Amino acid sequence: MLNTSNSDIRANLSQGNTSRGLGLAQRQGKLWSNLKEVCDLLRIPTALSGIGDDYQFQHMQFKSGQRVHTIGQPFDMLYIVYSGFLKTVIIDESGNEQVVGFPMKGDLFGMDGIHGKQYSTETVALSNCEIILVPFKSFLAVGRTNAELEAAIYGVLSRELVREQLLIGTLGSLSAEARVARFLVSLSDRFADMGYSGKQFNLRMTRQEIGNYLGLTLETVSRTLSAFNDVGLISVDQRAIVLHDIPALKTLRRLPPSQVRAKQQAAKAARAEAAKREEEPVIVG
Amino acid sequence: MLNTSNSDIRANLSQGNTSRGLGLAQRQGKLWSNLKEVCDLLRIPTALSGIGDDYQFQHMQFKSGQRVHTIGQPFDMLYIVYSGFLKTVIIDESGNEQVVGFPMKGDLFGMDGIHGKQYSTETVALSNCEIILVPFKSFLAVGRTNAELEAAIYGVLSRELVREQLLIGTLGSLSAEARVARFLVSLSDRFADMGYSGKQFNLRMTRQEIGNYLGLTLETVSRTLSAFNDVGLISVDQRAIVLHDIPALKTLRRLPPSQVRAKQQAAKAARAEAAKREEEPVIVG
DNA sequence: CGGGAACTTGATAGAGCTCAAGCGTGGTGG
DNA sequence: CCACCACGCTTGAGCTCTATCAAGTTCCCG
Repeated sequence: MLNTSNSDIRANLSQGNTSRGLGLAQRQGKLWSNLKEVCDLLRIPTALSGIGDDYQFQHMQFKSGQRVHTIGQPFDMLYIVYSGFLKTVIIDESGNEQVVGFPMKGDLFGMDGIHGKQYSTETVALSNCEIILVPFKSFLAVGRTNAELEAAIYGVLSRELVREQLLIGTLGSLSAEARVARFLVSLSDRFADMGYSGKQFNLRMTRQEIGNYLGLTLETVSRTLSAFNDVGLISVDQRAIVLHDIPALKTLRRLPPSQVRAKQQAAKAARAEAAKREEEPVIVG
Repeated sequence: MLNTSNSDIRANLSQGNTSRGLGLAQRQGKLWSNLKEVCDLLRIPTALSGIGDDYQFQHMQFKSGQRVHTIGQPFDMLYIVYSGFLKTVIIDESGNEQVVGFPMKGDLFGMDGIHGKQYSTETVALSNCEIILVPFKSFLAVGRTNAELEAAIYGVLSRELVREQLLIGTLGSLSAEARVARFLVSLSDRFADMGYSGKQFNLRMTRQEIGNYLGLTLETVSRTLSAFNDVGLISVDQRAIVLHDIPALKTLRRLPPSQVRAKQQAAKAARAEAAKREEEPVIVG
């Protein structure tokens, strides 16, 4: 089923929140970032004037499974991912989760809390994480120090708005295969942005979480990944992914029927034919 | 099919962008709004200090079908709906539209353009509209005059983020019936906010546009509305809607099978039974 | 009054969900 | 260090919901 051996893939998958090979100080995480570091993380051009060390932002460690903020919790803080992977979910009146995003390095989250003075989402660490805490008051104060910087901050909010619109477009109009394909490409892009390989990486979330995010069941996600694997678009083994044809994944709308699928199709057609014939009066010689 | 006569419904549906009965000056629209009026529209508390007449925002008229901004157009302006109804769409690489919102009175739009310096969406008037133009520079300048006001402005962006998350939740996890039901309730809420009736109103968009927004086909929307009408949850006649049981619509997950549906179900089951019996060896007396 | 767009309704098919069973893997405790 | 267990993943079979295709009807606008 796999075109590449597991060990080959895994050996090259070192991005993400791992403590192997780091010194003690780094493993424990740094404690503070200044404004310039924060801007770099958020991909705000730091050529902007007047960025100094006036502001320091505290870091905080979260273990896998811990919640950074919960629904209904009073809002007073924004968060930036320094390292690690998380998921942001909303929960409806009957307790069902809906994943609305997978924050990772450089992503700002918690903005949903500004309106209404409390968070409407809940963000959970999928791996051990290091998060930069940005009190909303400081956030506002920083904007006031510099007009360009302020515009850039609005730009970060806007980026999130656009990201969500893209997801709406995906959920509203694409087939399961296209959704999964684009999800892989979007992960690829984000890993590439972070300086890791965009071609091979480990998924940080379960099939269940991917499916929830894409409006699909975990079985459909699993089947779709297997189908991509079978036609050589990707290699999958559990969480390990290799993308073999990113352009094709980008534009994929529906997978051409594979041989296995063709067989199933044929079998189905044959069955239907047989049923039809049974319904017709049979002339017995 | 309709529980209420058309004329009864229509007679009460006077909200929205209509020029009947208004004087000349109003029909042509006012030309400028000051900051206080803009804040009121955006539902920003105006108890805030220091809101004066320093800023004036120009109005602009759009006829039904006209575009307020288009995809790729350089960004330098935000827009607030003063009156009328619009739709905001994204367009994918193969030219398919996806409706991501229906801006109406008091809604801010165009924020997707901040990031990337050009609009990623296109907003089209569904009726004649009056739009307040807010140059992004002024928008920033207003925030700088007053800290509370600035927080409120971020709140408006955040509100939009939350609205989109809600839509993601709807698209990701609800049945067609639940999607349509919640869509009606959300329209109801917004009409009520605007001071109109939340119980009866006219849809301003086609079935096609509703379906596109909800990730459904126009036929499914039409059938679902008819089904709601049949069980007495609502009355529908073309664009005219009366909601008879808003709480039920709010929590609806799946419609209990109606008599017609039950008949179809029974017929189907019977057919399946018949097919089964045919497959079994028949003992002929 | 005519033409086109919007809407309704029906029949049918297929994509994806549900239910179910089995397997791999990583973590844990003896 | 090994064995076990729970969780995540895969795969299969059947069914359901919704899309698709196809007429008709109504309404609105010129």
